[in-house]
Amino acid sequence: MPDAPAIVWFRQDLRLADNPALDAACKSQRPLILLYVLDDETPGRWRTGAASRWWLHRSIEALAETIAKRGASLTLRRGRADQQIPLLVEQTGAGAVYWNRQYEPYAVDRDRLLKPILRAKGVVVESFNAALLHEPVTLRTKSGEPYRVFSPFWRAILARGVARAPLPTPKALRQWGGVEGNALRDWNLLPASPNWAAEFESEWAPGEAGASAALQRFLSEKLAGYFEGRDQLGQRATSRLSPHLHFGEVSPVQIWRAVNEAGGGDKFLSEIGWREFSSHLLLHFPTLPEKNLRPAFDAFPWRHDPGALAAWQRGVTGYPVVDAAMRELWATGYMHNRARMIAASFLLKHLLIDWRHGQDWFWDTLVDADLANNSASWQWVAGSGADAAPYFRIFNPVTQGQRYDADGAYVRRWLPELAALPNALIHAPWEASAAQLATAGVELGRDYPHRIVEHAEARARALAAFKGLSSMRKSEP
DNA sequence: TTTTGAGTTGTTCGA
DNA sequence: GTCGAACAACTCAAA
Repeated sequence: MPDAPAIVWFRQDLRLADNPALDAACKSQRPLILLYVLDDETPGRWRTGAASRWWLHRSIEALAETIAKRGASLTLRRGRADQQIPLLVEQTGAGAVYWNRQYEPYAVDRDRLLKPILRAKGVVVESFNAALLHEPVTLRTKSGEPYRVFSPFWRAILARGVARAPLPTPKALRQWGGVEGNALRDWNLLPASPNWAAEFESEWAPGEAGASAALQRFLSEKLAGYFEGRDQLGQRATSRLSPHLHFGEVSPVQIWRAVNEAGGGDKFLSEIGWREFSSHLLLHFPTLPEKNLRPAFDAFPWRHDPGALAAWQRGVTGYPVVDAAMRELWATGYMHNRARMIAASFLLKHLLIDWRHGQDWFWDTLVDADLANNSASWQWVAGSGADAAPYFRIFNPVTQGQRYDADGAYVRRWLPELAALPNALIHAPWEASAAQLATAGVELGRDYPHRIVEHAEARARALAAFKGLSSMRKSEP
């Protein structure tokens, strides 16, 4: 039995069950050093955003607790991981380092450089796939290219199936001596004054136990009605597993297994597939968060309009379903999937503001902010990405509201100032008569803003801009 | 190599 | 009120 300890480097895999790196470390029979490194330098501008930092704090707290129950402790370090890991190896004489892979470009580059440095010191280094159903480099079209269209990508995964069964939770963890580390509270991940995350606390239960409970609740209460209910903004018909998945509190393999044991759910599993597809794209196209996947979009005439951007961010565009969505995001760190499409379409097509501004805002305000999902999805809505939405798909915020929030429950929850308007008017308050507005106690421009753009005009402007893009392409040599 | 069918989530207009 | 067509052209994946 080797005496030199094994370091388990936790990253976006904050769980004990189905954790291949932890499993390998336990099987190595070495005493363990369980480590998390807060690295705000390596990711550059993609360092963990504000809302995600709240989640991260709570998730680490939960992980440390479950580790403690098994007789070990979680060591916290801060700084560049490519310096902290070798430093810890030196300080402890560690003989092995295990981690689960990430697919963000900065992480891929860092890990690729770190591995040979550690191995040169005689350290055993192993990395594993814990975040995806299949390692994304192994999925290729028949001609050997990465997939750029979702459907064939997903068909390929379905044909292959998921062979791996989830790994069990280790019963006990044998800790190696004492290691110095930071105190979690000193990282200041939680907002202080003002505490804008107050509502997060009642909304979410970060950590492995919370993820497991959310999955069980979804399977027993919502999976059967997922197909019908998933687009209804006022219902909690979606899984809300995205932040748990981002932080690795539950794995897609566990979800795959659980859904199939519960009788299956193709539509829901294909959403797991989209997450998979986004990581595949980011791995193969590492500039996805910065550059248009379709270079033709480099010529798109995005508008510079800080006022309109701010109105969108604060949820004061004058379109109730858009504003409700943006306020849900601000209050809870989350936004319903359908609402994300409506709000994103509005920013890109009604306001003609660059998708990268939307991406930045979501990055900072979402608790499930994920570089692959965020950039792939924004580019998808913009039309600049893989398998992108056609240029003429411009959501009408009134029609969408009426279709997916027919009883106005979603708007009333997030825009209480409009609560007294009747259903027929709640998605278009500007159509209300003076008497109807007075009855509802609403004065437009005072209690709720006038529209910052008129739909038909904005739609025509967007169509013209996209048309210009295609004619520009034609005129290229 | 060439060909063929397909491609998450929509809206509007006119019959 | 309902329904089908138009809204472009391009690129992708596989036969």
